[in-house]
Amino acid sequence: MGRGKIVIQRIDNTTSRQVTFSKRRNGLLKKAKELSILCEAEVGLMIYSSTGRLYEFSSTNMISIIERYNKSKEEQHRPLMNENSEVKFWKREAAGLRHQLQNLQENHRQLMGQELSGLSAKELQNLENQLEMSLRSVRMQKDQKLTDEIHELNQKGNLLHQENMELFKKKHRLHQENMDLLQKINEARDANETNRISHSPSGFNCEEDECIELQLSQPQQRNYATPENPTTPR
Amino acid sequence: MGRGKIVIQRIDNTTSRQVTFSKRRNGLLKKAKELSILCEAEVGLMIYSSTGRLYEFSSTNMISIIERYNKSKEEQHRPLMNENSEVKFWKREAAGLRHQLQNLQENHRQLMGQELSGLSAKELQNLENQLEMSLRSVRMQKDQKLTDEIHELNQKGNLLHQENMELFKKKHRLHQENMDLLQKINEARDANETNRISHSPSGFNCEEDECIELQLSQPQQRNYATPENPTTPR
DNA sequence: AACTATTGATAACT
DNA sequence: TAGTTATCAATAGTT
Repeated sequence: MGRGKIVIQRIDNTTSRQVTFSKRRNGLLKKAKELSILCEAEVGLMIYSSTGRLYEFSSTNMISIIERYNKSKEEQHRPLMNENSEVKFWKREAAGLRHQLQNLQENHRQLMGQELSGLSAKELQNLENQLEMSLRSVRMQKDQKLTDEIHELNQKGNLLHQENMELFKKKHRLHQENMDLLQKINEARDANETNRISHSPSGFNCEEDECIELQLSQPQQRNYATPENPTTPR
Repeated sequence: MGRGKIVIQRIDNTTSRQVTFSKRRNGLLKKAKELSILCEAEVGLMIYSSTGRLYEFSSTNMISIIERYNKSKEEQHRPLMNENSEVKFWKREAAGLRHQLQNLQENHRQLMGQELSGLSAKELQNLENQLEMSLRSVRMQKDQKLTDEIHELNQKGNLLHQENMELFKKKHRLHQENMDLLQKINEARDANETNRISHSPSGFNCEEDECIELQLSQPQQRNYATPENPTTPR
């Protein structure tokens, strides 16, 4: 029920998973409430987000619903050895989890290229295809990441360049002012004492400094524009 | 969402309340499941009908969800049953296994090329290297497997060929014997009745059969040796 | 139990 | 993050 159909499986994209969680959680809480009101049902709903936050609804009070639940289960378990039934339950739980874990570990090792000797040629082919797909995804993601980083660096570079340009202009202006000042001083001196020819006696010389600045920030326009993304977006 | 709008309040008519309960209960359970799958949420839902029947959904298992709930509420809710140390042990065991499982699942998804957005460029590079290594292993293993299979088939082929050769020789020998026999019979006949000329009256002719056998197994040496592996190992 | 007209939920987009 | 809208899914009333 949306712009498009979706398959019910984990949403990979983190952002859209969180958005969907927020929306559907509210929908579920609303419907739980409606059911309890419309049909006089006792409803308890607990939702833990993947980040561990709890959202809950209970038509009466959660604890009493949980107690009712425990009582129902207790009655169900009564035929079994009551004392050991919980131990049994958790043993089964642990065994199931261990089984899942082992399956996943085997799968994982195969994805790591280990323990392949038990596989048929066809299974190996499937594994190869999967790894190629993974590799494509990872490379695209990496390229995207690097492109983003380059883009960011370029932006910083542009900013620094502009700042340098500004500083260069200011220095240039100051230099000009100094030169003008020197010239005026010299003219004044020349006018007062025609016999003295010495030029710029008590160093107002800032040429050297200017040269360094020129090297640091060359005034011609440099192109810091971000290059087009070489990989098509996924 | 129906033929008409309804207000959310207790449905007075018993029948339609029960019908609505049945429909909406299923809808709610379905949506709870979808939320847990889509968003990796831990969801526990308990519904008691007005007649006291329990309907429930839990993404993992209700008891552990209830325990998580109790813990997060930090209320000392009455323990489910006698909380002895063995139960505690198995609970911890299950919790630890579930934790391991989740870690491995995350890792696994990355190896499958999913859920990559959280990784840095360096981590992506490591992942890429790992996948490349895996791919090399898998391809080598696959090539080995295919080579082995080809080798095995060749051996079988050679065996069959040899068997055919033997059969051919035997048939050939038998054919010769038949021909010799025929000749002797004819000679004997000729000696007894010189006026009769008819040749091989009651068909000892096995030429046709021999021809087929010749086509099936040509006697010249065929090369069934294993060809060199055409793809260089990666 | 089915059916279907409608409403409600929500996926994709802004 | 919040709001909008086109679409799909749930379901109210009916058969």
